[in-house]
Amino acid sequence: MLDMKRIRENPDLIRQGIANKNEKDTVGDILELDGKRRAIIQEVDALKNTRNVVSDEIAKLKKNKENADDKIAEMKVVSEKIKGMDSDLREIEEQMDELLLFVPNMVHESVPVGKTESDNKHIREWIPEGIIGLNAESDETLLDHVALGSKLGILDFERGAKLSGSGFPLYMGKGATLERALINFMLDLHLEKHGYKEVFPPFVVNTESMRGTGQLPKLGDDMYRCADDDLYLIPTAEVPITNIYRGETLGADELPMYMCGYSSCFRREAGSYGKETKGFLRVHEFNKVELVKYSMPENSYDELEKLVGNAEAVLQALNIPYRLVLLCTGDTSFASAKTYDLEIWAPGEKKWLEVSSCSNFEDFQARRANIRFKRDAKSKPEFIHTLNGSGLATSRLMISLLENNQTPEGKIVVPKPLQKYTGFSVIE
RNA sequence: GGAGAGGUGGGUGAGUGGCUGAAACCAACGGUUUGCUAAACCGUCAUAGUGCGACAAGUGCUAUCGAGGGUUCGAAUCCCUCCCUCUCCGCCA
Repeated sequence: MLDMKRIRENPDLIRQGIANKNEKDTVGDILELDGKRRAIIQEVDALKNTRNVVSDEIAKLKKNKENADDKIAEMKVVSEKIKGMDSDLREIEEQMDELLLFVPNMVHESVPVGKTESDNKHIREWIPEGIIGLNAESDETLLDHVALGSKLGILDFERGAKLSGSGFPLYMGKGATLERALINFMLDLHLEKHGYKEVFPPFVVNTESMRGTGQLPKLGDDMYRCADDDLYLIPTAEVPITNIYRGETLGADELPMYMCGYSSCFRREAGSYGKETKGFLRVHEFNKVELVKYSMPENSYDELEKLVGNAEAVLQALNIPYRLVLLCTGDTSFASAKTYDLEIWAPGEKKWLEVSSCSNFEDFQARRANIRFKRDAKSKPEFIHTLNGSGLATSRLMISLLENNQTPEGKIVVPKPLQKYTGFSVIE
């Protein structure tokens, strides 16, 4: 949600920002409603003032046992008028909110302008030595994760589909253990090395929470909804974790706040069938360790860089080749002001796969969710900046992990840091 | 699922139709006092919208006592609907 004042004062900048994100421009309509709204407010406030003043006079007259019938009759009319105008006002405000909720966040000046992912900016890559499959373009003996998973009996996509439908992975045996190990490894890394506080959130949230982080109203179709209870399955732990302090005012000493939590993530992604549906590439349910930060406004971009570094640390520890990409305006999500994607190399797919998306939302989510802080006891509350990033999503990570760590015989070597979590070093 | 209780400012908690945006206390902040601390005393102490003003300082008005509607000249206070929290019972991991 953008500040109305900001739209009123810089309409052209906002228009440009909307265009850069390929979103619908409603600035004209918003400004018109804003004008109407303010005109009504001025008029109705004056009437309310009259009503309040005269009502006081009536009270005094009655106290002195004098007649107040004239004034009462007069105010009866005024009250009716107020009632009508208040209802007009409410209608206009609803229309405005409807439009404002669909205005995307403005991007940071460092974000490259562009339409599609081809305009994204490559920042850096990290490719460890001695990784097999890095030249996989020429290596036809490499197996992809689906083949590996089924050969080793650790992934069973067919039976997962039997249970729930396609896109609901089933891990078996050492595959299940490896998944659990990954989650624990990542959590421990962020808690012990990066200073995050652990959170274990609910996986189902209400509409207020979804609105707070910006999933609603725009992305409702992409989520699983429990209609009877008006609850949603979370698409990411970002939603519950960012909303923890919704509607609250924090002290400056509580910032920055680093929170880290595991959750299952549920995505309907209506309409995406047929694209990259193989194995783990695109699934309806996956596991993710999420990093969330609350920051002071002036520090949020430093915090973003650190956040990206925290996500990279996972990949480096696991020896997985990756590259870091800065998304262009057109590829940056609705609520984000700046987003980096981490993409890991999957030799079996011969593709770079997005495994983490790290964003600074500035005050966009904080405004929707009303999360503020006070610099000190006397100062006015300000909106915090919120950030989040995957740290990381295991399904995509698992693809790369399996494919990069396969031996010529088709075994999987478990990366060293995971072994204390798995209890085994090879899957065969 | 059944029965009951309750939702007031940062907290506790008064307040059943008219100077109540809201007592009191606590916390917080500023100050006086003090060798330091404590205590005591004085003061300040909500948020949002909107107007005037320089998108300042400041100042006026309006709204807000869970949410929405209703009654009334006037509602924290009366009526209706909804939401939430708590307690007890049942069921259940």
